[in-house]
Amino acid sequence: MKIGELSKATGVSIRSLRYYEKQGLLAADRQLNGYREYNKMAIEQVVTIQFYLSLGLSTDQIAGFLHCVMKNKESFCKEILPVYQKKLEEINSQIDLLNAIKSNLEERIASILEESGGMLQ
Amino acid sequence: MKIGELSKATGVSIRSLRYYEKQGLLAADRQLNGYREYNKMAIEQVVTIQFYLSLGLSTDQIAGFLHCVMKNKESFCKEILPVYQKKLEEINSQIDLLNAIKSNLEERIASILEESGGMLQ
DNA sequence: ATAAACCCTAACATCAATGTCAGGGTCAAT
DNA sequence: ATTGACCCTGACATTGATGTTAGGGTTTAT
Repeated sequence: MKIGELSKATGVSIRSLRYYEKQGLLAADRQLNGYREYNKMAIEQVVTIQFYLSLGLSTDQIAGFLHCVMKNKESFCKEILPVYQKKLEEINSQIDLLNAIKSNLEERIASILEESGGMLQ
Repeated sequence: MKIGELSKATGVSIRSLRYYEKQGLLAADRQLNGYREYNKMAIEQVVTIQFYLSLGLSTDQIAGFLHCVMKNKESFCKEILPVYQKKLEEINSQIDLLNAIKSNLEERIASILEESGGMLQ
């Protein structure tokens, strides 16, 4: 499978596939002409990469356990739990911050709507 | 007041003060030698800029209403309400996304802890 | 053999506020 | 007059996944 086919099969841009390779996430054989040649497992692997990226993990973090999770259940890969836990803490911090900002915005919006009363057309 | 004094008075770096000027947020007179000269209102203005930045607004957005809010109550500045409302929508989207990721992470963490059971030391 | 559709590498661009460095004036106190 | 502490502008760096372009080789079908 050439890179264009893998791109179409996964919906991931050629640019991103090459980037994943450089980040050590996705290996490819080379044909004699230099073209990348992917086996059919590559599709599943790219989908997996995209999934972990959608959890907000970095390519660096994913590289730390991808090889393991492609061959085993997650619970078998001891590297993954601390990554998940660290990410969960980050997410919680971010949610807290966003909620604080949200409250602040809501208060200020309410205040504006009250004070301007009927003045707004 | 020179830029170093303003920086110390507000805790904002000199670099940032110059950046705010370039973004049209903070004006300064110039002494004959080219040094920036700030009046005492600048301190309040920088604090105000920092506050709006902490709400996640961009310098561009802040520039759209800062002049007004430095002289009036927020409710007087009609430019500010749509900015707040747009930002609130963004924040809500981000919170929703983070909550979805959080649920996903929590499920996967729970699953790992269950399945590995007593296997982890 | 030529054109369209592929593939390759390398490199710059994105976003946005801030850090940092280079190269060079200015001012104050000794 | 020299030193240290200021100030100036301009420009590159940061972050990280992805877009885009340039310049060039390959393959396939006509």
